[in-house]
Amino acid sequence: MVDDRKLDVLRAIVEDYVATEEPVGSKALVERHGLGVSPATVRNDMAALEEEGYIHQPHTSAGRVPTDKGYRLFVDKLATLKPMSMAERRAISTLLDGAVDLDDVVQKSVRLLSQLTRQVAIVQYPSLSRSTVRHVELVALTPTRVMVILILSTGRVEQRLVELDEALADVDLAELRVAVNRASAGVQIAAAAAAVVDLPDALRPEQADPARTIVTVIAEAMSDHRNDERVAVSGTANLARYGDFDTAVRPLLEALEEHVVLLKLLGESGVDAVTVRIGHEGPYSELAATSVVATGYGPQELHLGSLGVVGPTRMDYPGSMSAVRAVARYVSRILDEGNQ
Amino acid sequence: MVDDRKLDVLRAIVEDYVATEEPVGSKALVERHGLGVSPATVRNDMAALEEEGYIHQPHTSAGRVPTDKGYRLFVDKLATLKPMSMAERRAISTLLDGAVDLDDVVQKSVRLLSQLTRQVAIVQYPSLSRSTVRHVELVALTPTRVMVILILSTGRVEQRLVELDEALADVDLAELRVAVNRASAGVQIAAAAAAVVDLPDALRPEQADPARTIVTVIAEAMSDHRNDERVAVSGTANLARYGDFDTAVRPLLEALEEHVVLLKLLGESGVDAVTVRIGHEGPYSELAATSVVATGYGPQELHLGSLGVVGPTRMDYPGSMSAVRAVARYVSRILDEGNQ
DNA sequence: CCTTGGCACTCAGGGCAAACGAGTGCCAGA
DNA sequence: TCTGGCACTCGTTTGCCCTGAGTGCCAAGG
Repeated sequence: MVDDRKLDVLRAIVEDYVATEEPVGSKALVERHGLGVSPATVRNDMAALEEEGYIHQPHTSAGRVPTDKGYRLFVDKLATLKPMSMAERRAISTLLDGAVDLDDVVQKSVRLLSQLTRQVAIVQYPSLSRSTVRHVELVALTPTRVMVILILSTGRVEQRLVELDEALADVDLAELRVAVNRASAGVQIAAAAAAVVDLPDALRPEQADPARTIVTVIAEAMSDHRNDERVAVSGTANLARYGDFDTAVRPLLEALEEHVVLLKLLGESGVDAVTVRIGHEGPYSELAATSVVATGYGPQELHLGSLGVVGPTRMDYPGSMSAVRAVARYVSRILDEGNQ
Repeated sequence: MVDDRKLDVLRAIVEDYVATEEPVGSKALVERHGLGVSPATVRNDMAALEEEGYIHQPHTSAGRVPTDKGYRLFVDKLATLKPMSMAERRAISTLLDGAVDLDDVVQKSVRLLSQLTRQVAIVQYPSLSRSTVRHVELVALTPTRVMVILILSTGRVEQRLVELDEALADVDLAELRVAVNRASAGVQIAAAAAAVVDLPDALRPEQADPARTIVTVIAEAMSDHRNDERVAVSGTANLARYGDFDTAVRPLLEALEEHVVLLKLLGESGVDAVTVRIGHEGPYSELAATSVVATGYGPQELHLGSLGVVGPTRMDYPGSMSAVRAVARYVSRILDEGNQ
């Protein structure tokens, strides 16, 4: 049913179509790939492949185009990841090693990924909720104004300004700082939020009230999941290469504005497992003409976020998959180092 | 030479062309606007306007289209800012008042601006270099690892990790913290960088070396102008409404990827003075088909950054100008409040 | 039973000419 | 100075034919 040569034919069709963007015919196929059989034979196979829904004919006198189902088979059975070239590897490592902070890592990664794949790249910021607390700093700007600074394991820094009803002495603030850090350092953020709220109970009453105000803000900042929705996007200009503006480019441009949509697109695939979603397989019917290649990243199999590329269903899957995997690995490594 | 009725004709041409996206003829003009004269008269005026370079005829049997020079005259002499509607004003204030931090303000503004104008909106992050230092915090994560946290007047927080060759005692770190803050609090960032570097000279030799490492990093962070290049972009999907893909959309999409280009586009117009750059007037020949409407923002006439919209030369200038001005004012007000 | 060469058939796209019509410029008269 | 009339221009649309790529089917050969 899916005999070897037919698979070869399908692979050839996909590769040619991706390269030329035009329906591919039997004759061109045997010429460009050394299939060792005649066009007529290929035609028979094509007829069978079409029967089974893997390819499709735009009109009678045209060549064949892979269907979503065809791409799926291609990706599952036929695609061998192309290894990154030495130059590409070097580019990745030198670029990302030069990143100075978390923002920098994300922005450089997304840029890099879009350049490697010549597609639209998306990188989710490391999710707050999975990270642990590295340090909490309390700074008295004035006696009744305290700045709370939260330093997380991913390198992310959150700050909040707290207005107190009554002044809190410096020594008391220092005491609170020590207590908060003892309770939360190294603890996962949600747990830390819970651990911190009860600390003021152990203090003298006149300290307790302002302290309560402060820890409430700390806990809020720790449970603020706003950051989970942040994503960086790059390579929009690559959309210009699309042929079909209305069905492909416009809906995608609109989707790129909606970060929530993007996150849903990226999905939650595991670290080191590259997921491919082809056309209609995705959750949005308007994006039936686009595919997503994504993966999770994070140190030691801990899923901190996702990254990937989106493009037309007619895209270079093997190349995209390996680029996505390579970038994800580097990002994971860097997050790990900053954390050691 | 530029008699009143001809100006009216020009205004009518611009308005119709903006609305319909098609060359406008004499007959349609007198119908849609109550000009009170016959098409033949309008034709005479059109001939004169064309002679003077304000409008242009794509081909003999077509209507007229404004030239860049025509738009310029329209903006300079004819455009009356349309006031924002009550609903729009309310939308702006409720949205922006709900912003929790600097990032939030910028992101909400850019989004808002693109929705109001249905164009691509650009907001520059408040430039670091013009802000003052609110507080510097030094946190010893381990005896040889210090986290430097810089809190600026705009609400921006910068952090740096410093690795020391030799340990620095907590008391010495505290002393350094006090000295650094005394030297830099309230001072403009560039001056603060200079003021801080010499502080270690006054310390005991065994403190001085690690302290020097630390202040070097502080000074670096203060003189790091990376942030001056940061911009937020929104509304790319509005490009989909453009007719002409190759001349208008593609170059603009490419420009949007290059933040440096965007900043140059926005320019440095004064706070409360809306600048309009039309087509070829801008610095990039590839963007000859796009116009920029921009202005500066910042509290009390202090230019902290720029924001604006970019779109086709055929755009709604009056609407864009008033939206840009309104958003800039709100942003200025909010930055002022956070700083009081 | 699979492969191959031959052959008739289909149909999108390109080239070409004619018809159309929106819009103009100009001119003579009010 | 404005207006109505009129001849003219030229891009666009329409219809047509033709070409050629590509197919499906069939009969013959391994």
